Amino acid sequence: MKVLCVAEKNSIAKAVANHLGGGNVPARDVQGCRFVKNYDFEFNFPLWGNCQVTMTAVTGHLHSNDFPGNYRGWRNCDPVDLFDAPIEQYVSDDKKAIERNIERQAKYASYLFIWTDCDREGEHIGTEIRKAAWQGNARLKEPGKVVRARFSNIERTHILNAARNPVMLDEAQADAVASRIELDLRIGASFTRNLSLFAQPILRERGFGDEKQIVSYGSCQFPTLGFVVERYFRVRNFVPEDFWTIRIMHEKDNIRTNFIWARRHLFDRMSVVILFERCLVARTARVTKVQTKPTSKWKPLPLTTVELQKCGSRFLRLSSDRVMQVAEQLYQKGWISYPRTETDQFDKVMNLQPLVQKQTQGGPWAAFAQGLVNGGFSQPRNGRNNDKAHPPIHPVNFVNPSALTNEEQRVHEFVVRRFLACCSEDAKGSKTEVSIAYGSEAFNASGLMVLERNYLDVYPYDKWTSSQQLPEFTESEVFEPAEAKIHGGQTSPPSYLTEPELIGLMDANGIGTDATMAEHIAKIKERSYVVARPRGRQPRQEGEEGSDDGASPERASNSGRGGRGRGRGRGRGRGGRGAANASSNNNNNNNASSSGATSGVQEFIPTTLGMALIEGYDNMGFEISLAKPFLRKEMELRMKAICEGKKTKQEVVQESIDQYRSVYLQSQRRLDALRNVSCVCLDRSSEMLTCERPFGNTSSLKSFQRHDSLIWPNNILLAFQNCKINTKNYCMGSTQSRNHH
DNA sequence: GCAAGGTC
Repeated sequence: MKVLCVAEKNSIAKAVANHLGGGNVPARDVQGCRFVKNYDFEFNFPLWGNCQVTMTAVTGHLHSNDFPGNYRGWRNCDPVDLFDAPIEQYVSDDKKAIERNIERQAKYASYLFIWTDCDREGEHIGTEIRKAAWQGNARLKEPGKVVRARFSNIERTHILNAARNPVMLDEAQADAVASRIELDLRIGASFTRNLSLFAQPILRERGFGDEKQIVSYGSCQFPTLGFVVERYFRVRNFVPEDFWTIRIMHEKDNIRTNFIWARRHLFDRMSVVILFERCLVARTARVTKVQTKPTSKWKPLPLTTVELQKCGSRFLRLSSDRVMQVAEQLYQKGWISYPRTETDQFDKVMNLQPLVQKQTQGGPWAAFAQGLVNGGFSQPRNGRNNDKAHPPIHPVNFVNPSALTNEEQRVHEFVVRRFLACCSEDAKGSKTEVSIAYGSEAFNASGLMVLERNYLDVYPYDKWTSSQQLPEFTESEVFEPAEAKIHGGQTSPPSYLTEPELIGLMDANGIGTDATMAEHIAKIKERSYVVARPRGRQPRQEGEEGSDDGASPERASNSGRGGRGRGRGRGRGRGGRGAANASSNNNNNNNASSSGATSGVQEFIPTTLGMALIEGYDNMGFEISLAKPFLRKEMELRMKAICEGKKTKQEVVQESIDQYRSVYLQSQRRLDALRNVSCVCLDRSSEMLTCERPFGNTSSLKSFQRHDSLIWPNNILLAFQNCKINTKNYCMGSTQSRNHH
């Protein structure tokens, strides 16, 4: 009896073949494909007995989808026709050899055993493999002849178990993917052609963009752009707000201690003055609490793709798509595990110690790794995510860094250090808190002493350092503060969206997958919807705060580029996907100096084109807004409904197509109106643009009255006549500051 | 020349 096994990629085929074949199974080249090999061995399946097995693979999806030839020319049809045009499924030329290989190997097979990843896309790829096998051997169409393996890692026992317990392909999941493919194609192609053919010329007439510029719409790239634009307007429309705080300083044992007001700050000066006077009247402060307790800074979670990309931007100064390219190379060369994973848990049965052992051979982390081998090892923490297909990213072999390119070295070093950090103990410290009552008010001071650095020694990307020691205070001690004063400050705007923040937002809102998020970001750059620049230059706000001294100012007021000091360190522990906020790190402790190496991080500014696209669609008043992330979520919910058997593929596709076609037709009507729009472009040579009456419609200037001068990123001002910028939507600054209470 | 999803 012969069994044909087919995996989603060669690395899985190889690993499975070696497990089932009991050792090093030789690889046979397949003519015409570089990345696919065939592996022959014998295996005893419980149901089928001892079988001749051929194990091979595809390279992701086998099929492509496109419209027939007469619809391919952009001017051959009205783009609206693409909502119901036929769609052809075919195997592209570069995959023909893979298809032929499956047909040929299936010829004498009694069973087809599919080993694609256990996710929705994997289920669909399974049906593509099945089709190829059926072309080669129609007997495989008989019931029970096609099965698939359920597996979530490539540990030997797990794989053996999967081989002995095959299940059926999940047709519903495959259908969900089929509808995703169809909708993305129809909606993407129709809107992209519409924008490029009809909107772009209007822009070009007014001097924006060149003839060949594609203006694209995609269900992922548009919300990605939307995040950048939303933040841009939040920064632009930010109105600084005055606040006041009370600062207490006391000097004891020659140590100056600054106490922070328990109320942080208030936005009403009179109230602060009254409270301050009560303090002065009381004259003395009394120590109400002195507490020293152990604290720790948790080691990082096992590395996912999203986290790798965020850290790449933050610590390695590499853009997310570059990090992925480099990680892919490291994976290809066999130094690190598969780089596209959502999993932040190591399977309990996975033996990590040998992997640590390998890192003792060299590199600046060798001694640390040796320490782990000698008893310092600690089982990694478990995150909340498990894609059931891949383990967290980790080094699988030792490589001498000098054998790598510079970029490879940086990414590889990060992966190794992260892994070793995961296998270490948390950092331990001792935290002292002193509280005082002064008049009616409470004030706090705290000090940190780091006792055991542990994982921090191998993971320089986290910072946790001792603060100055507090002098000895005792409970009920009474003293007269050396200094008490009111300090005024102003809230400052948030910064433009950085790449790690954008990735966090995409992740939280389900925009793209671990493998594609970086591509979507790269795409909106390529399409000139946004520009990326190193963070640092901050828009000037009128009357930005001038701190009167350097002593521990409020975070909300001290930074030209942060302004969200207290929002940091919320941690990865978001309640599943769906939170609209990006988290920045996963530490349980945010009172010490936070990660500092952010100077090289990129931030994104929308171009005029990017803003016009988002604002244009946002302001058309449709029941669905193409730029908002929940549209993608809705598609996700519909796919889920297919998976659960609540809806059919046809229902979902029809429903969505009708919805999008309606939006398409409405926007087409608006586009016609756009041709008559007045549009003013001032001083294209300088970055500074004075907006006098550029919108043709003065009411649309409302939200900009505070800032008569706007800096436009690419010297262009474009305005849609009907494009109102809604202050309510974007002026978030003051609300945010008040959240500090 | 369009999308997003796999993978190399």
